Amino acid sequence: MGIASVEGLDGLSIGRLATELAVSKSGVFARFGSKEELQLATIAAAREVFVDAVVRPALAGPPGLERLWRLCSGWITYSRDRIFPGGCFFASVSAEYDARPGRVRDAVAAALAEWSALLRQAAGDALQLGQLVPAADARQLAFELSALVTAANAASVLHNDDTAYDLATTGVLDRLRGLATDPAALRR
Amino acid sequence: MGIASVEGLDGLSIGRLATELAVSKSGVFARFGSKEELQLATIAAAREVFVDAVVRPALAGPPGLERLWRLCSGWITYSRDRIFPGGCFFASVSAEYDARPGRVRDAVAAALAEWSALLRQAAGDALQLGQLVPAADARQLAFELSALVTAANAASVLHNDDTAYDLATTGVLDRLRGLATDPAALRR
DNA sequence: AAACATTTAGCACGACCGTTCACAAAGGGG
DNA sequence: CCCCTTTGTGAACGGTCGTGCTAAATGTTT
Repeated sequence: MGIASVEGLDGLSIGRLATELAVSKSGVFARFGSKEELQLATIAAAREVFVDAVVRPALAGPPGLERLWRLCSGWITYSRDRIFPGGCFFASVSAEYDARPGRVRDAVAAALAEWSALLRQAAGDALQLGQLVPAADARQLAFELSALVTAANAASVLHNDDTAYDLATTGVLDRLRGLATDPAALRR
Repeated sequence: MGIASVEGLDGLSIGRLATELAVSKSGVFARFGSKEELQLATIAAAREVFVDAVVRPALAGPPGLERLWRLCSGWITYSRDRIFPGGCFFASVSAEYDARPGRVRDAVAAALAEWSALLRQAAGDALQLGQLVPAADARQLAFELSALVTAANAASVLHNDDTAYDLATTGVLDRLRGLATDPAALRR
């Protein structure tokens, strides 16, 4: 996962992985059966890491607005803490495989779709709970929040500039407070 | 540029390029001297294409709010029209190289920084011209606009879903109208 | 202890990579 | 017309890649 988040899922070669793990190349290969299978296993493992780092802590909070906020701030922390050395694993590999057909791309797209659905669900809950003004659009809100945190990850990794996380946090809070029926309920 | 936007700057191999151009491998190599030089030339060429497609049309309009809006809507058109087959060239290659040191990464980072500065400049002009409320923050606004259009590109390429462009357009207009002193002045 | 299944190592293969080198067309300036 | 720089070709190099094949090691079951 670490290698793939920096060099991409293509740069994650079986030979290099074997060297880094101090085992034989065939040993790594036999475990997975093919490079594609190794890539899929890497994606599945990264999904687990992401769920542990971002999703599970957010689900510990109550549904609705607070969970939505926790998802965003948890994601920012996950990116800033470099759980993966190359920043968000899925930001890296989705840009790498988004335009090539195949099972790898499908797996990445499915993981990203899960995340989008989770955000949209949280926004929808907040709406239904009356925590957001009725004019709010859950899909639109989820899209904008995801855009903000993803942009912060990209800017931070590319320019070594952590202030992007502050911009993203400001943006997220502006969006949420702008649509919340009780803006004061949101504290960082 | 087409190959790199789909397969990445690493996938842009000299041999493949030679085959696709029906020339010899050494012929391609001799033109550039090294693979890194080929990558840098590709980035420079893509920058030109981007300037022609997005920047120059926007600079044709008056500075300030209208130019800011033209930059955003022009970028969305540039992505949706698939000027590069893999979506925005710089979105692809910046994710590929953002975590690896070297001249390629530096060139990509410089190009992206140019774009950010351009957006920020346009926002700052709008502020100074009194087209935005004084409370507006040019840097914050530019960050959010760029985040929205970039997210639309990513979602569209990964999920073959063009509705992301509508979400981005809505978000951009919401941001601009929310801060404009004369919101009615903005028409799509 | 014997029989078995699983995991790992070692080696070889064909393919492609970036790079080098020697050499053949080709075109402009003396 | 000859020279010389440019531009392109073809073959070859060492290296890495993914992938088979064969054997040795390891561990589990009887």
